[in-house]
Amino acid sequence: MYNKRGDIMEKFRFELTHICKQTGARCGVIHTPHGSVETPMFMPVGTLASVKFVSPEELMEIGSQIILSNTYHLWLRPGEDIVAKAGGVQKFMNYPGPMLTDSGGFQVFSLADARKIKEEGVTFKSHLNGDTLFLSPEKSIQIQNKIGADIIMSFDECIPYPATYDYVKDSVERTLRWAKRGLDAHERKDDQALFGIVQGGDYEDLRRHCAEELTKMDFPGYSIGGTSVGEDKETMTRMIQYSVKYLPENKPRYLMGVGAVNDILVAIENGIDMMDCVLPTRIARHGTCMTSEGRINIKKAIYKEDFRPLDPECDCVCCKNYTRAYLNHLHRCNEGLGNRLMSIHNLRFLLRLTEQARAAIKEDRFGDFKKEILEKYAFDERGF
RNA sequence: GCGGUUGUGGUGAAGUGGUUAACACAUCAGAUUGUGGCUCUGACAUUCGGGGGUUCGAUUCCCCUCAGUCGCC
Repeated sequence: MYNKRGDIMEKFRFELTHICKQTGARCGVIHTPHGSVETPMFMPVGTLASVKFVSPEELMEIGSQIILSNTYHLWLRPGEDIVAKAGGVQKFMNYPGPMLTDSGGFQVFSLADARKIKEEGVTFKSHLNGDTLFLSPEKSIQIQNKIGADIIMSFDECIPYPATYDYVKDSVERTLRWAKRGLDAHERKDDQALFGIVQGGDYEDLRRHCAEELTKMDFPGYSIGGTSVGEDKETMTRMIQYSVKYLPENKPRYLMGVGAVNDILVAIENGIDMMDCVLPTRIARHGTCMTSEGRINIKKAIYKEDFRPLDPECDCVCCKNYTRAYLNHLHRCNEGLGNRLMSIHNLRFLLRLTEQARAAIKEDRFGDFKKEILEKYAFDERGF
């Protein structure tokens, strides 16, 4: 999967290889200048050019095919020029595989203070030092051009949920104008695939409108945004369906920010090809793991003398070599090794889930597979 | 032996003569979905070393006692 023999420098290309006859789930391959990626897949998040606690070497060991980084954060630190001088984000962090950068749109709306949205862009205060900053569709693309990921995102407004129809309508129109402006400003179309982002809240006509207008602009791929922002599962499913329904079949679909087991399965079932989420690494740092026995909070007292592996069915370095008692101890002592081992495990868990999903799709039995997983793992309503 | 000083939940440590005795850490439980790593939210001392007294009322005042600690002989 990884181009260990050197950069292939293949242009971005999506190859749809199979559609599950039982469901709408699809299998494919995304070719990028830094290697190929089998879909559907899950992408670990490395916001600051680092998947927290996990090295690129470890990521490759657990079958991670592509990782994310973030425009907003790299823009602030160390700055896109330094990343460019390093030879791009992959060289900077010694990650040889494909990468994707988010546009910074989400951060502007999730953590910046005192923001003002205007047609031109967004003015807001830096979360680091309070500096007044301005990010526009053009600026975001320019930064992403310098960071150099294989797949980049257009600058959008991540609409909160719930939002009124009128608000969402105006926001979608602006996001569409921003998408066009980003496309026009994009200077590396030959080696960076720019995705448009479908917004529209849970209103089908707005999702449809957004998807159709983006499709007219002919992006190499499409993202679905505005999900996993507090809506219930049924609403999220509808948002996905309202978007996928109006997107072209021959382009990859990236559902942004989704990483709970149930959600991943629902997404794949509905024709999603790519997903990313901080959930596996964040909950790992906070002591929670997804296992074949369901969710485990390693901090709990009952694991103090539990000398079994975290997940007896897992093939990761954590589960093959360490006990729950030791992980419990590491977490109590705030030792980084615990965060590292559990992050590796949670990522491996989701990566293996998508590996199995791909196999099931190829066998036209994704519906059965989804049912089996949900019955076996007994995840609760949160989905992990 | 004499004199001083201290004694508050697992630990450190506030506090006041008067309804539910701060706070921190630890402990226990919960959260976590396009990441501000080491986060957030709950729970947790019927009780202030022990005994007696003063007072309408004492963890807070007095006496005795026990324990730690410092100094002197």
